[in-house]
Amino acid sequence: MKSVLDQIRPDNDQANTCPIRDVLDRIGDQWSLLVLATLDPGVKRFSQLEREIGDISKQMLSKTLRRLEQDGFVAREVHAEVPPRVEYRLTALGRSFLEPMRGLIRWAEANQAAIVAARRRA
Amino acid sequence: MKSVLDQIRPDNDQANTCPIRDVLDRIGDQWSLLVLATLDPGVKRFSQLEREIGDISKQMLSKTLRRLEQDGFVAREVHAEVPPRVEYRLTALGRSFLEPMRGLIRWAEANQAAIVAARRRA
DNA sequence: CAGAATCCTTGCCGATACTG
DNA sequence: CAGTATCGGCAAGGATTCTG
Repeated sequence: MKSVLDQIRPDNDQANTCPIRDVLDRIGDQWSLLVLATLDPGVKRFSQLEREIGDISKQMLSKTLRRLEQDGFVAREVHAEVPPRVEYRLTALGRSFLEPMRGLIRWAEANQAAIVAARRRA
Repeated sequence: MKSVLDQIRPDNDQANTCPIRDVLDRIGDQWSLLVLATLDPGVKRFSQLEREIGDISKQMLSKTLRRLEQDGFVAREVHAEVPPRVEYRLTALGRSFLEPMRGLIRWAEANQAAIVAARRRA
């Protein structure tokens, strides 16, 4: 069985970036995962995302969405109307990503108490 | 089935932090996951970690280790010798965390090509 | 060897204002 | 409504130095 390490090291070879670090860099930021999760139930408009997330700025929401779109996690659909309406939805890739995430989420829920306890001990 | 959203929103209630965001904030940084992975095979000394990771600075390795220790992912053992020898190893909590991570790693490996392709299209 | 302390650069990100 | 453009504060993190 391959160790976790082999798959995470940044420079196994020179120019090829590590897939996991690549993915984590997208997901590890402050908002990406939250946006993906907010889109999980279905289609949402820009301002709807803004409202539901609450504490995200327009700029970060915009940037986050564009990067998620670029990476193929989210699809963007512009309706030629006035006022403009833009809808966002998860792609198949985006939905498939949330699958393994649920495992991590379950772990986090199950073990947060242990982490908080450890933190308090220290 | 609970949606992913319910478990990720930062403010379901007032003062309680979201477990997933809490965990991701630890793991999402530049080094934590890499350090955990490097410790996966077994016990390692400080300079050994430094060498194996390669592009981490002393300061960041130290900070990362202390935080991982605080949160109960890593155990630190000091041997009273000259020169000093300090060993780090994963705790049970740390090892258990790597379990769900493997799912994410597998996903990243399986789908990085799709992400790169999407990126190139954009 | 294992780290703590210091300095300094970089870029993330929030707030705000502006546009089609 | 759905963004982009600009400014600025602040914190992450690299390089280096110092110590037990």
